[in-house]
Amino acid sequence: MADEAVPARAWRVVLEKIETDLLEGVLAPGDHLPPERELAASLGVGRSSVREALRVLDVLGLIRTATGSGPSAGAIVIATPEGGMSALLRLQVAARGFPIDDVMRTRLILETAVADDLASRIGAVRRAQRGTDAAAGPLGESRRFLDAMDDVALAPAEFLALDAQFHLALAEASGNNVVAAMMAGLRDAIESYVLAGADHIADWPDTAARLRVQHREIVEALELGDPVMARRLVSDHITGYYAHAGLTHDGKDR
Amino acid sequence: MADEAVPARAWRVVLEKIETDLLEGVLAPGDHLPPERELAASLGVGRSSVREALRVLDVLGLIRTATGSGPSAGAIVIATPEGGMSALLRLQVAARGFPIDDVMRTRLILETAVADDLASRIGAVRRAQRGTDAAAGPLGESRRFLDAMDDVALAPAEFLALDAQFHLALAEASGNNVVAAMMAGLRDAIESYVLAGADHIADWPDTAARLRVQHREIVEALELGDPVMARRLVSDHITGYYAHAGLTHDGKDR
DNA sequence: CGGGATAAAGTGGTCAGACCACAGAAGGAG
DNA sequence: CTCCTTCTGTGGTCTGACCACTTTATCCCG
Repeated sequence: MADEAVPARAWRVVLEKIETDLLEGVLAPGDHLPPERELAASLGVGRSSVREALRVLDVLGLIRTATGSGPSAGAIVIATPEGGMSALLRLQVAARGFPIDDVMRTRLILETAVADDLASRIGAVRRAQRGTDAAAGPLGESRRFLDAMDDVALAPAEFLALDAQFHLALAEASGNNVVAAMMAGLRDAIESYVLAGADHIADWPDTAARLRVQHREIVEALELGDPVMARRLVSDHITGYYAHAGLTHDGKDR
Repeated sequence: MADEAVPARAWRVVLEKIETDLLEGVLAPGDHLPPERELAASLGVGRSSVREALRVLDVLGLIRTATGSGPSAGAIVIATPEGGMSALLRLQVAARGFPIDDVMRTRLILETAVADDLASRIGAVRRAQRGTDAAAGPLGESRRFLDAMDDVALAPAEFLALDAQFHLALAEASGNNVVAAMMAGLRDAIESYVLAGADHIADWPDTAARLRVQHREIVEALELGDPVMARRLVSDHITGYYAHAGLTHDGKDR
């Protein structure tokens, strides 16, 4: 491939340098990047070009920048993909590159896969060693969100925020960082739509009560190690809510 | 939320302005952004801050910039998420935020979901109206890649490139832009690992032959509208190859 | 000698201005 | 009318400057 037709944009040089350092282990999470001025001098580019590259890494969740002096200042390598995934999905939805329907369908795919995965893993553990404590298991954190959601005084927005955290906790419990980040991003991307959809629900207390029951059922199926049941419950839970909130475009076939 | 504790970074102002314009329909794919200098003046920020924001949008695949004059120059709103998704996943893998194993597991999730989806849809169509032409169906493009892969003279890298295009074509045929972009990004993120894994395969011709057969079987199951079979074949296809190429970390449980 | 106020240093954040490269548009020469 | 030259608008880059912020070093006073 003759990529070298383009005169190698300066900011891309910086980006590739940092990516190379990461791949080679020169840079690792927690490390400091050289100061911008030093980086610019060592690469033979202007500081503004360095800043453009760092800004990209910042938004993508690869580095965190802080002003001042000392160990906590400067650009530090982190690796928190949620922010970047969220920004990417949100902006692509805004720019109509991602139809809102596709976002919801993708969430359904990931969510059912997570349920399947969790149930299978828990089922395997249970078959090997019985009598494990459910609350101390991998779903402990998820249960805490469910307990918080039992408060009937919660406003829809608060309830839905906890709901998102519950589902995200399941993804994290499955141990797949990529899926967890994607689900967090998908949720952020359609947050405004979900909140708007909640306004269309007339019988909110009833709806919330139904969601609470469904959540408990899902966790129960997971604890029982029943992948088929867990997958079906999650699927019904999500599609049911979307339909109820009027978020599903019915006649909008492609 | 009291977000206003931070003095509102200038580049973020630009980013939010453009996101708002996108959401409100002021900007749509194909539109030109105002020139950088004009944007800077209208928002009361420096041009370098505008450029940082535009650089982010560029990498995220939201805009395309071109020098020169005329209708094709300037910053134009596009919405091609593949590039941004690829960059995000690739860099997060490099920064160890995404374990390579999670990337592969996620690919498996999406790929099986795509197969399930496609088979279900095709099955529904076949039951409604029989006698459709297979080659003209939604899998026509995928078949073309399979035909190209029948060339036994292909080098592993070429074969794998076509393989990636085949799988991507399936995702696109399923009509889910989000999943298609994610699969493209996942593939790009682990491209170097996949290529390295191909070197570990001693009996490449045999492996390639097996992959060809599996691909045909998958397409056949899709055309028959058999979701269960399609899902199983895809799953076996992917996990089998990863295991054969030595890409699976076996003892690396979390 | 100790402690608190003060100065210094290091770093990212931002702006302004300048210049270049490039691609199309405008205008003139034939 | 055509072709060539020039102009104009745009992104790409660099330089230098200044500000804001945080840590660290210094110094003065009790």
